[in-house]
Amino acid sequence: MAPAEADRAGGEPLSEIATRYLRAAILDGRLRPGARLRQEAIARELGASRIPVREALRTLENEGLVNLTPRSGARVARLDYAEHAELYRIREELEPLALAESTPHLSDEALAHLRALKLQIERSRDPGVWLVLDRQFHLASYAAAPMHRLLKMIEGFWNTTQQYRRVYYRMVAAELPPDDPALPMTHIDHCLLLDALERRDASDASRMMRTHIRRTRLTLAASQHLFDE
Amino acid sequence: MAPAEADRAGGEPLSEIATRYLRAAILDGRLRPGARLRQEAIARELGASRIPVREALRTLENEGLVNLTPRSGARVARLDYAEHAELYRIREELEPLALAESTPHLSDEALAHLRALKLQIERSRDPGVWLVLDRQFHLASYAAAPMHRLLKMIEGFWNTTQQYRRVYYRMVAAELPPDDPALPMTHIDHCLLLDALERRDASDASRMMRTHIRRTRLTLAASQHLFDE
DNA sequence: AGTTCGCCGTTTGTATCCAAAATCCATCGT
DNA sequence: ACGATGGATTTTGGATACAAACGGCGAACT
Repeated sequence: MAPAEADRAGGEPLSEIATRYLRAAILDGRLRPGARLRQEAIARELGASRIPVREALRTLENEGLVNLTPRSGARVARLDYAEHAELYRIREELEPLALAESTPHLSDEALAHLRALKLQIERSRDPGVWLVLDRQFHLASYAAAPMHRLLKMIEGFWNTTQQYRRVYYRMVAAELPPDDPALPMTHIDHCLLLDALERRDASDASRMMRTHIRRTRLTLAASQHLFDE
Repeated sequence: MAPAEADRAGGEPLSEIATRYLRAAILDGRLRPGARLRQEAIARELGASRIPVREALRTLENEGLVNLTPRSGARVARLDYAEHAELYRIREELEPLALAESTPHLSDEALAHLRALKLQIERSRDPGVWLVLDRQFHLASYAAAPMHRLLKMIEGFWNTTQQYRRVYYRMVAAELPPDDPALPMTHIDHCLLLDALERRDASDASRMMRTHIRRTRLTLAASQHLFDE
């Protein structure tokens, strides 16, 4: 009944548990964009009072996952196309930087992990799994960069744009399984990226990353009509 | 006794008033980096309870102005040199983008305002005023960019790096008033920037902005020892 | 004398309670 | 039939109250 009750052991503040609980629910799609978040309901689900929930909502608002209107309530953030394009444009500047700074620090184990992830990604056909793995792959490729703020920001971008990727890849997987160029193209990008990383060629990897994100952004622009609802 | 009591009229949530109150106190230096923020004390200053204060602290934590340790308390964020360098590196990627996107949308009134600010900046000798004006100048130059998230992020960077600029310019103004190259160099950068904006040359302005920030970053690196305390 | 243990005051985290604003629904009017 | 309007209900914002954890100080021990 209280899904996060087990976590209560660690003396961790309820507000952080609530934050993780809600963030997970938003990211894996249980809470749809636009869905209203009633404090009392969430508090009951967690077996807590509204106070920690309110703080969680505020945290998530700052992360961009929730929109909080002063006396009206909280809703799962729904980004229109322009906002998504903006985020992709920002990512286009920051993720190449993260990758360039990460490349020289990537350990052999990290590279092996990336290779393993790439294989898993190519095999997986389930959109949900694909999403999780692709995210892991890219974030892992940045993780060695000694820029904690940058890494946190980038993770935030992946979170707020997750709904977009979900819609997009669900559609891709459902309607045009083997002959859509987007997915194979992504696989090629992954290969090139991994190759550059193994050669420790930071500027090459960085350039490819920029291209990869730009291509994705333009692909999204082409299917813009699908997201406006 | 309650400094923000007048604002209570607008039906604005106390938590937002508390946020603004604390943010202003941190930015103008009344609250020094590392200073402990006791919820009850702040609540008393505002004539409110701790609840809105807690939410304000959480917001400011996400903005990077406050460090919040779960059962220990909140402190004004103190960034070490590496973190500042990281933020400048990020700014180096994002502010040229903001400027490039802003340039074509700058109205004639906005340009006139920028010219006026530039003159004021060159005249002013008080470090506090200089800081405020320089900030206004740059943020105003970005303001026309149709990228709200980006603009908010950039404002956040200026906020979290404010303590650095304060220390730096106070020192410059106090110890080497007329013969330090940094300030005249900044003025030249402003001139070039304004010129590019008036020519509506986005890529030129963008390039200059990158150079401007990079130069600042390297200048800071040279006086790194001053900030380690 | 220095270090460690334990107690006490302080501060945080959370629950409960109250007032005010917003939402929703039914009613009324056109 | 459709839209506006009013009140009842829900829901949020905030205050107060209480329990638990942290931090500092003194005392005892090595």
